[in-house]
Amino acid sequence: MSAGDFESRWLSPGANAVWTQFLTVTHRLEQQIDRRLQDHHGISHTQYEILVRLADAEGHRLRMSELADRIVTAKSAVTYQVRKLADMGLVDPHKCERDNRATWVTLTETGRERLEAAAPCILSLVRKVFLDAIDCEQASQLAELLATWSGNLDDIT
Amino acid sequence: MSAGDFESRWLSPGANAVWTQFLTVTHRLEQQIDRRLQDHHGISHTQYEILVRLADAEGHRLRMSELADRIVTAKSAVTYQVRKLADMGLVDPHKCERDNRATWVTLTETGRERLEAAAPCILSLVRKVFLDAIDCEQASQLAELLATWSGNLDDIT
DNA sequence: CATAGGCGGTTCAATTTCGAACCATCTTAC
DNA sequence: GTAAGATGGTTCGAAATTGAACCGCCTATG
Repeated sequence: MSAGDFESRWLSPGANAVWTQFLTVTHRLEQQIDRRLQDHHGISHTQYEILVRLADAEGHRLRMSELADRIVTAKSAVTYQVRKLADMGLVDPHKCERDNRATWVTLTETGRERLEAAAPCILSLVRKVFLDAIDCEQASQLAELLATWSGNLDDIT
Repeated sequence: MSAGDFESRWLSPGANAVWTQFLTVTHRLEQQIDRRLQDHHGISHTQYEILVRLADAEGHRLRMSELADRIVTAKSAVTYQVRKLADMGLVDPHKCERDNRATWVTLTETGRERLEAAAPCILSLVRKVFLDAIDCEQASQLAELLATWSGNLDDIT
């Protein structure tokens, strides 16, 4: 690494610091969420996210592919986790009548209760660490930033 | 969920959107990085991060625990990955003389070359998606935000 | 209709990760 | 000096994730 190629080959010290800390913070955040859920509620963050997405969805149900898209994981991982959640009775997978290939996953009453039990634990963490750090102005800036990042990711693929 | 407890039990729609998109964007970013490294350079993101941290460190070496702290994973995962990297010849683990329990991990010349080969691929992605989206002003704001989040995470633990 | 290709999901093997238990060494306090 | 506890790493088994191969259904095109 020679002196002048900060711009081309490597990141500037400042940019590098931001990027590194971004990675660190996101990992630590995930770690904390996972540990809290695992310790106090017996579900993983992935499982929790599935419950959340279902609760937010129209009719509290989603198809497998849609679920995979929303939580950003491989379809096979969704198959695996939905089976586990179904075994726990938190979720009810059933065939779609319109399309015999597809399966709907519906949040059960038990699932909703379990989610409501777990949510405060996570939301208080999210608030304390993530949200309380930003005022309304910053929040909208962050939202804009996230939208840009998301758009850039779309373009790249 | 009754009408008035947006503040207590659930997040406000805006806050929820920001948080959800934060999760989505970080996952997609990780996914892209991983796929690029895997496809074009035959290493995982974790392995890449290990190489980066070693390259940044004094004397291009770190101890196992320090490595685990910096990349934010379990120590056993570091043991596993360092062994793999050592098998590839990218890294050289050796006993510490001062403390017989400890092991230093040093970046080898081959490791440095491999890192330099892989870095542009990742850095251009990071720039295109993440860094080019923010100007200097926003960058320092983001840095500040990340520092706050990081501090909040410290407090919680 | 037929059939070719696309789509929704699952299965499977391989890889990675985690946490708990463990070993060895170092350090502190007596 | 030596016992007690802390610290640095590894091992082990369980769980999660991935991508590729696959199966069956759906749908367009002729």
